[in-house]
Amino acid sequence: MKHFSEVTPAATRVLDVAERLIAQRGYNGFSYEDIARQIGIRKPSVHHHFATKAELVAVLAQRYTHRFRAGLLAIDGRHGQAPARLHAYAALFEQTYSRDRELCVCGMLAAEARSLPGPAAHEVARFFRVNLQWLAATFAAGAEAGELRLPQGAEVHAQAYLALLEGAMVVGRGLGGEGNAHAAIAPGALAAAYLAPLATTPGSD
Amino acid sequence: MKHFSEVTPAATRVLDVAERLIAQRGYNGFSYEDIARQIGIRKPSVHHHFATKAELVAVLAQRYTHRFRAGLLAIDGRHGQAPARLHAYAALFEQTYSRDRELCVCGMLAAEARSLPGPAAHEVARFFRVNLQWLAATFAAGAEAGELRLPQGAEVHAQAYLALLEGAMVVGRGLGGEGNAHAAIAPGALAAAYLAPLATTPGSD
DNA sequence: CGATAAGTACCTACCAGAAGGTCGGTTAGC
DNA sequence: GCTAACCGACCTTCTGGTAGGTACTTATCG
Repeated sequence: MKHFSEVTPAATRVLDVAERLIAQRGYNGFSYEDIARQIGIRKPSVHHHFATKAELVAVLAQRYTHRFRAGLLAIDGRHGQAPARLHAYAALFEQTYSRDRELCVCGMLAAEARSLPGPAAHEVARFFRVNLQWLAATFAAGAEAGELRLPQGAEVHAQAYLALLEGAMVVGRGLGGEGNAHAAIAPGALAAAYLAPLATTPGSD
Repeated sequence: MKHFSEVTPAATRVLDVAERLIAQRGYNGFSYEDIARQIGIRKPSVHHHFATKAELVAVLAQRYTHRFRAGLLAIDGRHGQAPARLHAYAALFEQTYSRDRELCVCGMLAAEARSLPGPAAHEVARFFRVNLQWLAATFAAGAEAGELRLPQGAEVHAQAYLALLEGAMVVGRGLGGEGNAHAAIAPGALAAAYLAPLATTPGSD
């Protein structure tokens, strides 16, 4: 399959627009016509860059995973302790969500996984495996360093933390109300609520 | 708008099938033709029961919320303590998910909220408000009774707990692998991981 | 230098199928 | 005779995708 790094500048613009459209409306909620309109070209030109929708989405998920992986490396470079890393991780999601309540692209695609072309679903699965692996390693390191006290195994906490963040975006969107009175969801705040009881030095973060 | 309780037996079958289809493929992932085929009737007959897709989904979300509310009442009747109630609540999601990895209907619809007809989106929002209200009350009661120790406000824990459960289903589906080696997600287990550190009598549940 | 080949980016015109929805009508039971 | 349940035929719009061609740039080679 095509790799996202082999993609020309014009094709990259297509990916950018498609990414936004998927985060907003999902795989079944946008068309090549939508992409064309937003870029200012005609539909067949989009097909010129990505022959099929299936290929487009697969490459997109691939690129998204790659960017996320780079984000994880950056976190490891900037923060030494597990709690700080996990907070920075949550900030990744908060950042996406705060941009007009956009959902995580792979979170959206995961929900639709049953109606996704095979290769795309496979890329989405890879995204989650990468994240869970990093989270499990980070939780485990935190426990070993005495920064965290884990009642369950690191894998379970990794799953729970990831689920909490993905779910926060979904629930937040579901609540819908535009800046109204009843509690707006902030993924970062929920992540903090998860981490607080696990801290060995309560109140230090 | 039509209320789900005013619905005839034949229309109820349409709702049942639509519910399954939405849980599997989402609002934009199924058609009236799909419903017709699964029931064994023709497409116009589906329109006879629900004039538009928008109305169908709105009524469906309404019915789903109603059933969930009944579930919450049943939990309150069967369990006295907050931790037990919260575990029973998680079992509600586990039950849906264990049936062929079906997603929570309103979770699915929430992800697609941006491409949902207005009334349907409104019903979905109601679902989340109902759940958050019950959860917040339950967490608060547990704290007051000394069964739970909450680092944050009850509302935050309610949001986090709901997000964790909705997200667990999404992540689980995203991972995709059919009963393979790498960790399968179990919503109930993740919920337990969330509750354990909040318990005042560690290890009692 | 100029011709040519190749690659990128885009276009109009078109197609077949699926989508949501409408219309007018039939059947069967109370 | 009313109502629920259902139907075939049809309409319009959108969908992903194809065919075949133009314009521009860059690289190559005699």
